[in-house]
Amino acid sequence: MENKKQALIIVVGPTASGKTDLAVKLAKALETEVISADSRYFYKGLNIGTAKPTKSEMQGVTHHLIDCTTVDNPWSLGEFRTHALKLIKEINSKGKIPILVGGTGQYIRAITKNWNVPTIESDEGLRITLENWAKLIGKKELWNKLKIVDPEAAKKIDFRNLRRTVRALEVILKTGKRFSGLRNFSDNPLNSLTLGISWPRDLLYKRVDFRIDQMIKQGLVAEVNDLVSQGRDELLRRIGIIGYTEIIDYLEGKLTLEQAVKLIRKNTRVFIRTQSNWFKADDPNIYWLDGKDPALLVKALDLTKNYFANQGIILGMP
RNA sequence: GCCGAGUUAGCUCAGUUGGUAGAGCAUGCGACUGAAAAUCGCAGGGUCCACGGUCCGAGUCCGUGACUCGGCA
Repeated sequence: MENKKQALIIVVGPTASGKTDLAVKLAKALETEVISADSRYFYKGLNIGTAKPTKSEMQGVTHHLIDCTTVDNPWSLGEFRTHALKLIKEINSKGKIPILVGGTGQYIRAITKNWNVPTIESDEGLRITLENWAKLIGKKELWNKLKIVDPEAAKKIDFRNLRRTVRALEVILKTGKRFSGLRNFSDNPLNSLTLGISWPRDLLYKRVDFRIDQMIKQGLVAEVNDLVSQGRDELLRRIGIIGYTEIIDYLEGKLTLEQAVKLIRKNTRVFIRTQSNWFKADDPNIYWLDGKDPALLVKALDLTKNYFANQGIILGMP
């Protein structure tokens, strides 16, 4: 690696767009490794419902940051960032450019915008206390408390967004420092190429509906049942994972299976829309590729080789 | 054929004693310095089945027709 900057290939796109497949094929062609930027692939035991790539789908390509923890010990963005940066460095030092692939926009941005993340562990007890306090005095009042101790942070947080108010207060109470003071970011410190996979919405929705039916056939209910019987249902609910909370409701008799599946479809569609806020069609830093294009892989490979060749970096075998 | 109920947004439906229409879902857009598959905000969209009548004014009242769903033959 001649270039002193760390180099990285990034693959983004909404759920069910074919990121995993493209990343594996790119990795094989370029003889490199994959780093997952998917916040739900971290957890052991969440396989079917998260559409985690299987061993055979990985086709022998080394994948990092998959099954690296359990729901009892949720990873934060900070932990992801620390590990991802370390892996990028390691793989670069082997003369390879890793492929960062995932649908968690915030995580991708934390890498490309070099967010500096304070490593403050979450405190579930404190969070619950703050949430209960908000129930008593109201979201707005809790936000007003934040405004007193950290007006800068309050200014950037919608008072209706309780979750962010709670997080800001949590950080302040745990560190004694202002939340707003712990924030900083910089320009992209990496030499990175971002590939995006795009689909017309209606087609993507059809792919998602099909995939959800497949998940049910592959035994999503049994997978969730296992987690529930291990007493993990409350943890799963607090993390909030599409496909799991709905099936828990089914197992608890709050929904029929049909209602649960319908709700999974709905929630996945909403997810696709909010996901698109992180990967926009007019983002000049993303090279968008048509997901339906049979030549997707060839085009992605050409783009990648050309991009790095312009900087004197030759990828793959001649 | 007769009797009843209905026809309003893409879907399911509200709509007061007549004053040119609302909700939920869906759809689209957006925020987000870190719990993010989370949390939250905004918007577009209607020949009110058709035609005629009454009225200053009809989604609303009257008539005729079309279609849908029940019940009876």
